[in-house]
Amino acid sequence: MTDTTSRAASPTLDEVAVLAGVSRATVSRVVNDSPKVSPEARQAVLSAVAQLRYVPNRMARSLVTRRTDTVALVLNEPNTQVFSDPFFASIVRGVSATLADTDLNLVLLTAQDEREQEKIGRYARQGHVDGVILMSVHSDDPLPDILEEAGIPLVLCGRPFDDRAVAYVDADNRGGAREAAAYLAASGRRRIATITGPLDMIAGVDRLAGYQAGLAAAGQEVRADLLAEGDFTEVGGARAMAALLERAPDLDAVFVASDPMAVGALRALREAGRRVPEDVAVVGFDDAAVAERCDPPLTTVAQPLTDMTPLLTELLLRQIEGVGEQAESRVCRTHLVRRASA
Amino acid sequence: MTDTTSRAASPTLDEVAVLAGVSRATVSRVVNDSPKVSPEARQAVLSAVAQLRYVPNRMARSLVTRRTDTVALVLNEPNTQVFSDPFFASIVRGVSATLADTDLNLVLLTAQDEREQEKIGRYARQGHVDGVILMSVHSDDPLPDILEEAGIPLVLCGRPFDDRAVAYVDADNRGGAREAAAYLAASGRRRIATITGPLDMIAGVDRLAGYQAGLAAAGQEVRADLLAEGDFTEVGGARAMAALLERAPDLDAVFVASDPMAVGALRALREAGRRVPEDVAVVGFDDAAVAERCDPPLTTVAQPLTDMTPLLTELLLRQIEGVGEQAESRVCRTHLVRRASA
DNA sequence: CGGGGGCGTGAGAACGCTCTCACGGCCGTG
DNA sequence: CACGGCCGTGAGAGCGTTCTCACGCCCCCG
Repeated sequence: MTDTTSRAASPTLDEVAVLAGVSRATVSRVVNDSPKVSPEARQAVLSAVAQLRYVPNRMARSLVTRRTDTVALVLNEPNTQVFSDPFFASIVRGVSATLADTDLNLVLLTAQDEREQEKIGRYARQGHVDGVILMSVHSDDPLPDILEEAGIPLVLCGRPFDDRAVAYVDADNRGGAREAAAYLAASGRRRIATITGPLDMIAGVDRLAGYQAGLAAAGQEVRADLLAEGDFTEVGGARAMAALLERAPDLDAVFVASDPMAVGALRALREAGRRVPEDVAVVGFDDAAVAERCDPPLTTVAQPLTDMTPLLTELLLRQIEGVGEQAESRVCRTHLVRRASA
Repeated sequence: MTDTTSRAASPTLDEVAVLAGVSRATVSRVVNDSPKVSPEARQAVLSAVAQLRYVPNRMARSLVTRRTDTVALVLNEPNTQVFSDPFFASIVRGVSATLADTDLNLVLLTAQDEREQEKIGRYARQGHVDGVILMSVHSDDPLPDILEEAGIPLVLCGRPFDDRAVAYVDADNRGGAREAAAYLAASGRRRIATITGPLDMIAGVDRLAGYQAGLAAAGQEVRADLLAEGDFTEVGGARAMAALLERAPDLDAVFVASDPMAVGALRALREAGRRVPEDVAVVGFDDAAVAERCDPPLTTVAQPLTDMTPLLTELLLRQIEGVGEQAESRVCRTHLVRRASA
């Protein structure tokens, strides 16, 4: 009776075994509920487990099983503003919800700079996780290479820049943007500008390409002065809009590559005294919650997030289970949500 | 030469040892850079490590050291909207930056419901992390109890409801709110309303108490019809503001317990045709980035985030290192940032 | 020239778990 | 009544580290 407060010192499998009057192996079987245990033995073990508040040591278990039952969702984003982007929140929430039904744990890892990216690479290579979902991939990210080389199951959220054989899930950014541009052209707009995402991200590139394709299909010229690069943030969107207005005061529409940027653009337009949609029509991308409640409500290209997040985890799990499986990818359709801004 | 593509099968310590022509122990010493190794041996080991691309297996290491060199930051938030609150993003970023200089890894864990909270509790008890920083604690959260009982080092971001002996870091919510209310009273406002945070969170409770104290100190009555409960989101703030306007059309000021809510309140006021600050003065709380760029720019109570995040990690590290240390806590001063809204 | 004291090294026992294997006991069948 | 098979169980060998010891070696001092 020397210690009661100190030294929690988690009980081990054999302590449970001794208390239950069985062998370590039997306790292990009960804990991993193997069917090959007699009801009496199982009962004895269970009450011993309860009495000692036994929790299996994951490190010991992982050491032999080579599984951690943990997957990582990596937010690879230097721009801190973007961090509170509702798109991230939706993905995180969706993946987390999908995984909640399994016995897998989800951890979020964030990297603001290359040093932190390498730290994450190390973390993964050391065997902390069974697989990785990688978001917000920039063109110069080292992480995909590191993980691939280490043979860690990997799914990208957004298609990779090069045509590497890696699994990914993406929205049809090009198609969605094309539809948005075509829609603006069809509604009579003739000087359709665009605020792009960062062009070192594939979503930025693809949405720009879609915009250009949409204009071309409508027989409109793609003018360089109608293009401004944003960074997916509200502030960036406002700044780009202001630049656009100065450079091309005659624009009558703008396709903005994300909703947070579109909100910023809306603000810049208001400050410049332009009416939306009368003077300038605005179409966003994402269909974030904010699109519904901004002024005016935003016409926007909806990303099929409810399809994408289950797919993301499904593809990862399949890679973790199946050893020699082929990397499989999926592109999800978008659709235009018409509201008041265009 | 049977396999070259397949089976990465990470090399182990003894494979390195064999290649370097030394013992396992020596390799271990080099890897953990112990000083007691001859330069030649060290060199041999290092090149063997490089050649085999050896990475130590964390599970095996943790099994014996009982350390994981990982800490968790838990976002305990059922309300998905709040998830993209800039306050969270700031804390995450701050803690992450502080930890970047150490060899500790940071993982983010999110819980949307009780089931996920228990999953996180299990995760921690299984020995995945050396310590936990817990954010966004609601009054009925089971996690603090679970972690405390399991003896896992824990720091709360925000003081606990009961006076339990747990380390925490908090802003002086009460003092900040009192200053805000006093400021509004001093500038001649006579019907000062408030939009509170969720009252199952200590920040919500404390900011309300501060508001009441500020009014009382100014000799003003605390009217029940001037109080509306929000949920720290923009939408919630707008809704609460609308309710307030309906209930007490004569209000001439409002203290809003968070900046996102204040943005919503601003919108509701605009829609109701009230001018800010002429008709209604508005003061927020947080000094989030959005406070600077909303219309009009928001007078708000600044939280000392740059003090709080290093403190958070420091207190946790001290608990992880020092075995028998007393739980130590800190409250950081706020200050009022005057802009145009009040 | 002999003995003590570092210093670098290696052998081997943990750490807590899983998993293979072999072994008794019971059943059903020949 | 003997025998093969199955089922529940336990003994023991790992999994890849760290860490404690003990052991040579060389240097310095007496």
